[in-house]
Amino acid sequence: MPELPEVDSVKTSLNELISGKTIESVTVRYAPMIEGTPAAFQNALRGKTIESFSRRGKYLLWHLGNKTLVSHLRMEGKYYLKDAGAPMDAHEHVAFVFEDGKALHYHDVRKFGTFALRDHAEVYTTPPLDKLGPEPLSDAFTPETLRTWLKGERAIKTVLLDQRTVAGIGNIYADEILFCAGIHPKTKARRIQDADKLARCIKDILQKAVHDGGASIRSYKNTLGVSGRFQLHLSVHTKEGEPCCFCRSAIVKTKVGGRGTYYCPRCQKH
DNA sequence: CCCACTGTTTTAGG
DNA sequence: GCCTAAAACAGTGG
Repeated sequence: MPELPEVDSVKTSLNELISGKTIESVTVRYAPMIEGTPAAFQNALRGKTIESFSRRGKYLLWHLGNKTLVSHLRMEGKYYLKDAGAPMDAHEHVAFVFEDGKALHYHDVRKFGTFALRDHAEVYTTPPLDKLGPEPLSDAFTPETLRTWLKGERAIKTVLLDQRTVAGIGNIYADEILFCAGIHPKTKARRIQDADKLARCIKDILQKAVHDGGASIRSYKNTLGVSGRFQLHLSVHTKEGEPCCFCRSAIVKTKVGGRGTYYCPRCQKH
């Protein structure tokens, strides 16, 4: 459940349920997910108290005083609140056990997720967060900052998926944003005229999705049993063959930058 | 069974 | 610099 609105929902749930807990121990069953050695990871986390969780782009940050744990859920990462001592399910690869008898299990069928521990002082100036573009829902993101990327021959969808342009847009929201803006996903970046409108659609779509708690498509429930509702408001993504809500044309599925891409052939022009 | 596809990111090669 | 394909991995659907 990786894009900005979904990670934001995870962050909110974890702040309500996990903040303030102290880590007693960490179990690592699949080491490649962890940057560095599991032993160093476990030793550094033991005894740390979780101040809060935050989000940067699609990354979830655990604030642990002088250390920050940077977690990326990639395609299918999820967190589940369990009791300490609960067995780890087949697809749970890391378990954080707390002193109060609870535990947080990281579940990831495809094992693509990553964990990296950083000194808090360096978390934003070292990989993976150092090259991220502005937060789309903050004042740091403006039509002017967007305009600096509206150059060259790249497809506009590719530009939106580039995390340096703006942080947090993934495949679902790129499609929805371009529908909102009336822009064909294959339009060359340098041909985009109305940066104001595109920037506004980025903010509008993401804001509404955050408000809805993200989208749950092809996955049952979000982390900690919280379900998103934004999938009910999708206009084009996963809607191949269905009539456009605006003009009734059949939604088309194509491929842009190797990613499945949905658009309305009538409402979205080059 | 085989192939394509899946909410990501990074890397290699042309 | 840009594009594609592939890689990490597992499950699903045609």
